[in-house]
Amino acid sequence: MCLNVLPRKSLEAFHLSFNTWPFLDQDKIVNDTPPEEFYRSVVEDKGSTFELHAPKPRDRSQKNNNLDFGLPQILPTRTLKRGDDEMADGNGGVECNQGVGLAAVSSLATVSNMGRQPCCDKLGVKKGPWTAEEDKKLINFILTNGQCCWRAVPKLAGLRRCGKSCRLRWTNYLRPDLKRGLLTEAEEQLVIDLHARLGNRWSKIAARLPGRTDNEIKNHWNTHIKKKLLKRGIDPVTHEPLHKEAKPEESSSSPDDLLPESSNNNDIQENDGIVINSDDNARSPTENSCSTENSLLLDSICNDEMLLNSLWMDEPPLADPSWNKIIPPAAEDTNNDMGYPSWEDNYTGLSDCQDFGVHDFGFDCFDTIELSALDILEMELNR
DNA sequence: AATGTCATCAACCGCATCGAA
DNA sequence: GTTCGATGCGGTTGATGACAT
Repeated sequence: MCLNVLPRKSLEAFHLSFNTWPFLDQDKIVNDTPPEEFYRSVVEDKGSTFELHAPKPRDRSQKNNNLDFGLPQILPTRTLKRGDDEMADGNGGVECNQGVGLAAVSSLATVSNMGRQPCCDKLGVKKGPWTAEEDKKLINFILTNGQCCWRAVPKLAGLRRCGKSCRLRWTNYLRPDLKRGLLTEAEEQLVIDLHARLGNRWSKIAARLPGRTDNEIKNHWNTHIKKKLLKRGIDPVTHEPLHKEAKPEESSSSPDDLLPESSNNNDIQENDGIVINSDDNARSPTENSCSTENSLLLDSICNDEMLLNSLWMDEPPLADPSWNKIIPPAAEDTNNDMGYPSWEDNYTGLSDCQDFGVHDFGFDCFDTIELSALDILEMELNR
């Protein structure tokens, strides 16, 4: 592995985000080590492979434990259980080409040559949980070569996986900018509010929660938030009270009303109020006080018509000088106290040099202003 | 201790979308 | 304008651990 393959910015990103990878030896975190040296110590000295260490198994008894360990609390126990290193060559997965069905499909496709080709050659393609060894290979490959076309990744990285599976594994688990652990209460509330506006557009929602994936949010919604809302007497689909007659003061608003087609800023504010208030009505005083700040922060973004439109559409908002009031310089990034560039900066460097797909990092619809706004939002929520 | 049930979440599947030819 | 491959997205599945009986 050649160090100069990587631009300095990506080295810095690697250095900064190192502790988000669950399976690397935490003893190697040396904040004072320059990125190049650090990278060498972790990657190069291991003969172009990462030194992987199995994490502690996830402790399900600590369901609401959101302590920030640096180490994740949610670990893929099936993939990275202690001892998985020994079964490094894929004993843990299910072979896709087992059984008659797929073989038949595959041969059919070969013979008839009709219809779309499968996204990958099904023969010999492995399915099921990823092993530590596979993770190693994928990380190594992407850090060395960046993200080229996913279809080519498995072949080039020496993986018996389809490209789709590689992309998912990277974006949902291995990506270095991912946060670990359960969603905080603040994040949860943000998800609820965003869901009220965007519906099941998980990728859009995830884009507003840096470090969280759509899959993670979707799962959290289905397993936790839905139940919480139902307990509060709120329909998780419409975000309205389940028994409207019980809350006559609530004005009705369909989810469609929340669309930003309305160019009236006041309409949007009203809708925001409805969503948040209906939620708050069923919430305990403690929760209310906790969420008030969130709501204000969310409103400060969502009441801005341009920004809200950009939430709904895929277009980034145009720069508006008035936003400067709520958007201090990005240098205040809390993760940035070492003076390194933000991940976004790093990412820009990566994409410049290595043909990374922006979308795969979840920043596709971000521009600098939005990112700054989100940094602030996140800082406030974490406070 | 053994068995059944539930909760969780990583991974898969299939459709949608986009862009290049 | 059409076709086709690559990728993204959202719904669903299934393996696993925790908990209940």
